[in-house]
Amino acid sequence: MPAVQALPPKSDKSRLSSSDWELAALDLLAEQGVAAVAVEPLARRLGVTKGSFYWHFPSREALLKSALEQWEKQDQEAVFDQIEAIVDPRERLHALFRRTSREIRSHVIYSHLLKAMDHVVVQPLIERVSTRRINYLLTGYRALGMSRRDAMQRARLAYAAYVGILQTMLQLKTMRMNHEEYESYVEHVADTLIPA
Amino acid sequence: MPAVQALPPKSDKSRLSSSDWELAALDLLAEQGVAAVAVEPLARRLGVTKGSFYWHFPSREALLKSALEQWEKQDQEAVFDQIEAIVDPRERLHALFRRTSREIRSHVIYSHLLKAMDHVVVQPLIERVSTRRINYLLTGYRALGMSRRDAMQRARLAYAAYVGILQTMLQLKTMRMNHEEYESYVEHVADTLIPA
DNA sequence: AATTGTCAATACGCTACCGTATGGTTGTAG
DNA sequence: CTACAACCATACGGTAGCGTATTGACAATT
Repeated sequence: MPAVQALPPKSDKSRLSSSDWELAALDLLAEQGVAAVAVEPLARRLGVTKGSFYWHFPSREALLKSALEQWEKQDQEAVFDQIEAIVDPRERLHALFRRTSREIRSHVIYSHLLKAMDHVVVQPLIERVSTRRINYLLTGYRALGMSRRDAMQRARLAYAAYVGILQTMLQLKTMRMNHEEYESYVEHVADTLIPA
Repeated sequence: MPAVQALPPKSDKSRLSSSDWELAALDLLAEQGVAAVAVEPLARRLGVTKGSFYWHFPSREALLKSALEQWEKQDQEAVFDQIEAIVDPRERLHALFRRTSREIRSHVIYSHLLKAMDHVVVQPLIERVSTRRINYLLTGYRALGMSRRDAMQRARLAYAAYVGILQTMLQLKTMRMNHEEYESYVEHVADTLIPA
């Protein structure tokens, strides 16, 4: 029985906005996954009752949807918009790998979302995000001169490796690495998955 | 010296054994994940009430544990015991990749387990299985003459790619492949992840 | 035929969550 | 100062699951 204790009372506003609920939802999501994003626990954590919640949102699903759209936007900006600038395709791929490997919180959330892919709200989101990312990899590999087929396979492989490392590293003792090891791993992946 | 008693896999029994519950649990698990393995739904599916269940098992967790041990044993036999025989390391790794890519049902279950890694019963199991598999990959790569460090990184990468493709291919439209494409993907992975 | 062991049904109490209905409080604009 | 909108509490009914207690059914054994 995990005693879910409230986080630091961030600000002392006496009233909440829907945005506050969304942020709290993302916090809980990052900590305990999609299933934990429930109305009453959230209300408890925020020090109010669900009477408040249902003023801001019609349902739990609506909250989830808003919160996830929030996340999607932030995530987009955090990684992809930043490396659009890099022109050399090899350098851009490498930057993508590196940069991705550092966006911890966003990927903790992504990892939880991957586990909840069967959920009606999560599924289309993950579908969007994945398609975008794979296509990004695909164009990257094509720009390196790979055939359409090879580029696609390689993009799939790279994306699978990314998803897999997320899922395992965050929870398996076997996969735990210290910072140095992790950096080294990322380099190994880059060397292996970016052709010469 | 006890007489050899053939254990009969009878089908249309009117009464259930604990093994029946375990099999049904694995079925449900394969279809809908760990959370769906619940006592009352299972009982419904088996055409009895939970009064029966609690005669065979003390709790839901106990059932899960037994069922998963069952799966672990079968899975072990299905893949690893079969390729122990192959001596050439490159050939063995390749066989591992191929063979693994065909054990559909077992990996559907594995995929669901990966999503429930936070569960007390699932976590140690996945820990065991993952360690075994990564070590298997590790020795494979070492046998190919890679350094300890490189072999470890490569093993991690291969395992992550495996986990990732499981998670995505089974649920993302973006990742859906037909049989031919899939075979081709597996070959691409083997070519990329098994050094020359 | 009676007894015992094995499996199953029923009924119950408990927890945790969703969503509704209704009325109360509080900040702020007029 | 008042009115109204924004926010929140309380109480309620409903679902779905876990686990317990008790009794029933039936087959095998004695």
